Amino acid sequence: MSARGTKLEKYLPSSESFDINEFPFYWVARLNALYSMEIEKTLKPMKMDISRWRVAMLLRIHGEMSISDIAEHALGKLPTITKIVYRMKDEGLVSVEQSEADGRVSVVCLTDQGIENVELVRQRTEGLFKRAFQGFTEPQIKKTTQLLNRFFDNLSVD
Amino acid sequence: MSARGTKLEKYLPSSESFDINEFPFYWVARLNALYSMEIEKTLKPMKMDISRWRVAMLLRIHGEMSISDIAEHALGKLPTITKIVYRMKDEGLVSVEQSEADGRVSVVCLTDQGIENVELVRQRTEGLFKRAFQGFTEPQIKKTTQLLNRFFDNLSVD
DNA sequence: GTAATTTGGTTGATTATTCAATTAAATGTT
DNA sequence: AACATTTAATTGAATAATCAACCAAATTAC
Repeated sequence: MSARGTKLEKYLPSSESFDINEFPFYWVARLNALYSMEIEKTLKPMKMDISRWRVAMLLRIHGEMSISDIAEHALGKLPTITKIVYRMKDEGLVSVEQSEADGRVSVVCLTDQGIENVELVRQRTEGLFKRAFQGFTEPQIKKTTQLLNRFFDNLSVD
Repeated sequence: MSARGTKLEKYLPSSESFDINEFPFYWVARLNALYSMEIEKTLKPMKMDISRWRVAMLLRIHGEMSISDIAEHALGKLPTITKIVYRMKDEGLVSVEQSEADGRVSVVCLTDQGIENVELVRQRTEGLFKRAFQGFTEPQIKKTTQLLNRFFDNLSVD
């Protein structure tokens, strides 16, 4: 086995020397879970959850999106996103309309109430984010997203 | 506002200069989702899913655990973990017994079949992990877990 | 121009997660 | 020792996510 292979062996769950505490994906999962739980604490009093919030944030940034655009960015299954969107529609947070250009696509857009809602969540979560970034320098944060991106790209190649 | 505050502003969703593509938690969520989807592809043919697998991996490492031990490590809600464990028990993957030392706790343990199953999954996911770590050096992986750990700690302080 | 295929989305049935309430054992208090 | 509190786990009801099957519009092939 190559020198590189030997060194990296402990990161393979099938290896004898595997150590879960050194395993990046264990921490990705844990961090994501903790982050989600903290966000939900903030969202709960306003009858929101993290699924809705992710959709709302994407719409705030991109203006209007099709259901599959949202599914792609939020990495969710199509039926899941469809149902979240229609839940949000029932709650008055988004509008859903058939596209003029392509009769198959549903164009989703935040309503005024939806925009208002996003701003409110943003304000209320600010403290949480400041806490999360405590002690980090700008290059360190950049480095983090860069490393995560590389893992993401590696897993993206089919 | 402080010099640090100004530099880090673009990482706050409430800020004008916020850029979601630079936002670490967006990538944590995306990477976790992509990773989960890829793992599930492998697990599906053997009637497993990522929840069961996480529990199985933890048990493989720790030997035996209480339900709340599992909940803590997997960062899941107690009722959720309880139900996953009993699902796995019905499938013959784990045993559940009342603790001798403390009558409240349920001690969960992999069965022989459960152990066999974990080994099989480990083999089948090996390629996926090799792909994920493609192009990474050992220090880079270490750096990744270290950075994720710091975010985790920041969010852990209640 | 018609048939076949692909793409985008929706729906119903199934499965999983979460909340709220409950039980039971252990610990603490007086 | 009796009572209150905390901890560990479980259950039923409600909510959400996923799979499979489906429909309809658009694109491609012939």
